[in-house]
Amino acid sequence: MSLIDHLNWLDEGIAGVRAAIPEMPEDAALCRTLMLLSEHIQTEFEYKLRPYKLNDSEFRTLMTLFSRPDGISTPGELCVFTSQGATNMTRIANALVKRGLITRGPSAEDRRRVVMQITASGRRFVQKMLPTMFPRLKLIFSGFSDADRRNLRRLLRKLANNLSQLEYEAGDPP
Amino acid sequence: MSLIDHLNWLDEGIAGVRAAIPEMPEDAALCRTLMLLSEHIQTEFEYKLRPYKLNDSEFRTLMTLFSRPDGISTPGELCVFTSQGATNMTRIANALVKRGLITRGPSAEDRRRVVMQITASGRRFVQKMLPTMFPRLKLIFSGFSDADRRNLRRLLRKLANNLSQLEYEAGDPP
DNA sequence: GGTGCATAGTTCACTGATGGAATAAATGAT
DNA sequence: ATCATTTATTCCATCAGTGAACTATGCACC
Repeated sequence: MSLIDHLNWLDEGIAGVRAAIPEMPEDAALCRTLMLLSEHIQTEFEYKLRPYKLNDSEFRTLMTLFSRPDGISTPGELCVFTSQGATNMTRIANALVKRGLITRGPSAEDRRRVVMQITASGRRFVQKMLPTMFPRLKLIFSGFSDADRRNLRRLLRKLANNLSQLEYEAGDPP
Repeated sequence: MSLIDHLNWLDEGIAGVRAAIPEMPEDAALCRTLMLLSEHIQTEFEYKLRPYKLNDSEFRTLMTLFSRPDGISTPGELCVFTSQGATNMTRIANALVKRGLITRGPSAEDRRRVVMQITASGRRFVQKMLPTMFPRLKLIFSGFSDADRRNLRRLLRKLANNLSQLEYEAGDPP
C-alpha cells in the first residue's frame, strides 16, 4: 500500500468515525498524516544509516557533537538535545566510544561531569557518511518552492507553539 | 527545554553542520522539525490513551474497526492499515479480545482467514474514550485558519507524494 | 482428483530501544 | 562537618516489533 493510498484511506477512516461521532475534529487526520509522514522519513533515515551501523539516536548524538566547532558536550546536555534518558545516553556514548568516533573523559572543572568530544576520525566519518543522505533528502522536497518551504516551516512552528502551550497547561512529563 | 527552544536549537545545529559541509540541504531542518513534532503528538496521544491501558497500535486497530459500519476486518488487512507485522497483529488482537472490545473467529468463506469484529462493548468504549481527546486536539490546532489547514494538508500530501516516489525508485522494504 | 504452490494466521524465541530505581562520586550550601 | 543536590553509571525490567518455522486452508494445473 502506497503512502498516498494510505493517506486516502486514513481520510476515509476519519470520515467513518465522524459518522458515528460527529464532534470528532477533522484535525485528527492532519495529526495522523503528520505522524505517518514522520514514520516514513524516519524509516528513510534509518535506511541510510543502517550500512553505517548507526541508529538514529546515535546519529543525532554524533551530529550534535559534529555541529559544534569544539565538538564537545556532556551526557546531560546531550540528553536534553536528543530527547534521550540518561541511561540511554550512557549506552549511546559507550557505542560511539567503542567505535572511536568520540572520546569520553572526566571534566576538569566539575569532576562529576563527563566530557564527550568527537574525534578526528568521527569528523571524517560524518564528512563521508552525511553526503550520502543528500540525494534522497533533496528528492523528498523536490517540487517545493521557496514559498512552500517557508509556509511549511511557518505552519509547523505554529503547531509547535500550540504543543508547547499544551504541555505547560497540563504539566505533562515530556 | 521547550519544543520551540528545541526547534531553534535544531536550526542552529544544522547551521553548524553547514559550516563544515555547505552542501547539506537546509531541508534537513524541516525533516527534523516534522519528526520532532510527530514525536510530541505521539506522546500526547499516548498520554491520553494511558488511562485506558491502550497503546497506539491497539488504538489504531480498534479505531479502524470502529470506523467501519459493520465493524469487521481481518488481521491481514489491519496489518496493512496499521503498518504492523502479522506477529504484532496477533498480539494486538489477543489483547483486544481479552478485554472484550473485539471478537475473533474463523471466516465462513475462506477458512484460512480470521474475522475480527468490534463488539458493542468496544463501540461503547470508543464512544466514551475518544471524546476525551478532543479538547487537547483542538488546542493543538488553535489559531489555524481554514486556509492554514488546507495549506498544511497540501504540503504534507506533496511530501507524501515525493516519499512514495522515493520508495518506488529505490525498492525499499516498507 | 491428486500434487504442488500460495496465502493467512499463529507460535516461539529473539532483538533493540527505552525506562526506573538504586548507587557512586563530586559539589555546594549552611 | 554534614546534608542535600547534581551527574553519570549500573542493573534490571519492559515493551513493541521481527524473523523463521509451522499449521491449515485454498487454488491451479495437469
